[in-house]
Amino acid sequence: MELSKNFEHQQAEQKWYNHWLDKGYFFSTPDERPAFTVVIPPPNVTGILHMGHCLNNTIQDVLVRRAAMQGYNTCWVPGTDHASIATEAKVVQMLREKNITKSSLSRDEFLQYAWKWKEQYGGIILEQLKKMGCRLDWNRTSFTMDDDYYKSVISVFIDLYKKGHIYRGKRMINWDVKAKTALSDEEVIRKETKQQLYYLRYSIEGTDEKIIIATVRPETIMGDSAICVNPADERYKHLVGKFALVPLINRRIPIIADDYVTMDFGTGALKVTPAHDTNDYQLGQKHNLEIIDILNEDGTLNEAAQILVGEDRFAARKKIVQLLQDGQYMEKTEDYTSEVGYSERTDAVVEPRLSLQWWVSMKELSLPALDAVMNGEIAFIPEKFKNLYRHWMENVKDWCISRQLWWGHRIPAWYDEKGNYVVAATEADAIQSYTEKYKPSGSVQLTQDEDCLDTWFSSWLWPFEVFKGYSHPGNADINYYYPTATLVTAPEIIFFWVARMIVAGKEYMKEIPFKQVYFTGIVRDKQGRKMSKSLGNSPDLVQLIEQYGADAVRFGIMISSPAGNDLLFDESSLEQGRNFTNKVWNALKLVKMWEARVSTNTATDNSAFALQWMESRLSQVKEEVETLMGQFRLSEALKTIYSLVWDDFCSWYLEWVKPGFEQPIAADVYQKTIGFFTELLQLLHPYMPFITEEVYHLLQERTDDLCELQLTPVSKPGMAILAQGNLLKEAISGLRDARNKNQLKPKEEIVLHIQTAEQDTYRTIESILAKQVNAKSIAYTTEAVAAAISVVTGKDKFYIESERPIDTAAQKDELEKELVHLQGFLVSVEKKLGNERFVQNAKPEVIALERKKLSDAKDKINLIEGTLKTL
RNA sequence: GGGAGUUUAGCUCAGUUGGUUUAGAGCAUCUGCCUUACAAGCAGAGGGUCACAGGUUCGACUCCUGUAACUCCCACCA
Repeated sequence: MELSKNFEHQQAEQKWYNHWLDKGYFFSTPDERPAFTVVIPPPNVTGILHMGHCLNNTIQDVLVRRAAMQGYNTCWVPGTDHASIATEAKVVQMLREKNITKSSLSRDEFLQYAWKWKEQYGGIILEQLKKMGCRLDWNRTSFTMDDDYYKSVISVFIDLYKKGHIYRGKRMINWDVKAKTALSDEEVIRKETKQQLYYLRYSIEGTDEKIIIATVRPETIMGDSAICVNPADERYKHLVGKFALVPLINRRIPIIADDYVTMDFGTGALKVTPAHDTNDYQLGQKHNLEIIDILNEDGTLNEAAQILVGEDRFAARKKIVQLLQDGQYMEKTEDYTSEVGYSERTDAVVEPRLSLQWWVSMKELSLPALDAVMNGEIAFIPEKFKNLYRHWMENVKDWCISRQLWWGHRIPAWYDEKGNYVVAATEADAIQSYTEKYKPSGSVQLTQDEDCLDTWFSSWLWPFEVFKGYSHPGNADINYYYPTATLVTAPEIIFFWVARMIVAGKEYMKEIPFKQVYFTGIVRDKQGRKMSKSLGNSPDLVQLIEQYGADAVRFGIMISSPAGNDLLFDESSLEQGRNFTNKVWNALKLVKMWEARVSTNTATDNSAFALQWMESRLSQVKEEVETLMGQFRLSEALKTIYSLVWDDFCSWYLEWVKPGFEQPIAADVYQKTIGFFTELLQLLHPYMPFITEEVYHLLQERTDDLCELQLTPVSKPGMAILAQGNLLKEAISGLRDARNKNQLKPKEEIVLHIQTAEQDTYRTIESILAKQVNAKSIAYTTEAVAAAISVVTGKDKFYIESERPIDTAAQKDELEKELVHLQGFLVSVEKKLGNERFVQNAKPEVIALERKKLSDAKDKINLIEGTLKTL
């Protein structure tokens, strides 16, 4: 069969993914093997594959594929998150394009559109994961709004309510005026924003005096309930207890004193607006101030403002500034930069707003989850995130779980027209508990809460609810697959999601949800900016996969992703990946060329050495990879395998055993080469599944598949063979370098003289050495040889005899440089050994080592000096 | 303002409990090669006072203190 010039990834990817699916390798059911379970961090149902997913899912796939090769029953559960705000925004936008407004639709009509949209576009990201080669169990695809899942979310809400962990409360919340919904603190992004600081004069009642306050939000003065100064502030002491008048509307507000106010900021006097600022609200609570809410939910001013009613808050700001100037209330303005909160979803400036919301009180629930991480029951990789987690969990705040949205899990609270309510899953249940609780006389009419639950209130159940661990407790799947093995996720959602999953796992399964959390880095672009949709700096993954191949993309992202460190994404690493697939492909082509030339002979001594050496290197690397994998150093492990394949196998081993042109190859060499190649493919397979599977099948007729092949146990590498191999490699490199520097063309043959006391060391490798440096013969000697070119490695010296006269000037220069270097080194070692305190304190093996360095350096200096004399 | 992290070759990073030569790898660069698997390749080479300043030690990239720069998280300065 004729093999193509390069690896053609497109057809191989499709062929093998379908083959794996047909064979059912990815589908898992409980059996007697140990389970290795991973749940995917569910991407937004609106999502398309970006770099973060690519990194995250490649890592999971590497772990899962390796576990499968180690004999685990692996189960990697795919799925999507309903992402209430993001999806609802998408659907609203889609409707707007059809000239339909959300407000013109009933809730049910809107949800019909939303579900239709979800069916149509919601699966895109899952299809993209298939393109990447992910070993996901597609029989278990889950969605956070599946029937059972939905019921579990509602039931968890009711349960927490009954246990007293959920309450309804008026609180200052972050309000998104565009989406008209509450946001959690985590959904608010603070950005440095240039603003104006306005200094306003308030008259003091009954005097001619004025008090000047500074504010960035003059449009909220109509909501002022007080002016506050520091009690220690001499400037204002006489005013405390008096009243000021709000400009333009002349409302009478008290002047109060509180430590909260800093004397040296602004004027030291603060306007207190409890309805529109978190701190002012707390101050208001403390001093019993009136709460005057002057804003509508869309950010326009309402009747309570008295003036500028109906104007948007920012338009109102401009207009009121004019009015204040006209009325001589404006003292001055200053440029001022401060952090302003923006909605993560809509980018609207977040409005602090007093609102009635549902809350989970987290303090008590969090304790077992805090413990689980601190006592090591759950390991964080890298460990530095433990501190972050502890800090957060020890200061955990209550969780606002209601969202003013329709797409999501509707809050199971039912109200009568007076606002009395009960919590129940269905209307019938609600009527029953309402009747028990309130004993109404007539018929009961209840309406359900309009709001939905925060998306994270469903995703925190993910690790067990994908196995229906809550809806069908004790079922075979949950018993077998839970707790899961490793969660792979981005550090930015440690609080949103990771912490809460641990809380839910502890509360409902009485067990941790996962044994390890592996935090990936954040993917950044070449300029160091985080890759994000809004910056538009994330490349199109599907296009990259088409261009470079899935294996190359996986390689490129894995080679540059140390655990927990951010990674700068650069397309050149994908190129490196593609070049690597090509290298593997060409190694295959070489070995295939030998297929027809296998002889019945056995290996010569020299090939026998190559076989032993390769076997030892392979064992050594297998050991290393096992260690690195155990420490989650996936990037390091890949580098190690890469170098084993490229350098050791291709550059050294294959060249050593390669027969001459159209010469036969010994049967055992051929067979062992195929064996080595197969083991390399196995090591590489978790990272690059497609090409390895393809090459595995092309290498030999096979009835099984690589992805199911079990790893063979690691054997001890032969250290003596490895040392001899190093000697050989050093000699080859040194001699090639010498040839290069003396302008010997590759085709010019040489005669090689080896000056050594241990000829036997070279007997088993001499023909390899001769071939690699193009020597027509090798002679041994114990005496110096008169030759123009010589090379020193270790204790031995090599002389190159060439037919062509050699100019020795350059060589002489170089040797002299090396001599100076060596002599400098010698002095430093002698100094060290001459230091009494070193000899007294250092460990004996360290001293022995230094002595060896000393004698080695001396030997080498002698050899070089000898050479220099002959030149 | 509080906390965490980073700083090693032009770029991206290794460097495990301080002592395997005077610090490693990949990419990029340079030189020579279209050598019968691979120019997406082969054979070589050059390149770093380990951010800076002190300290501990016989010995520091590694441990301690301080400084600077960058990054992230948290926080109520209008």
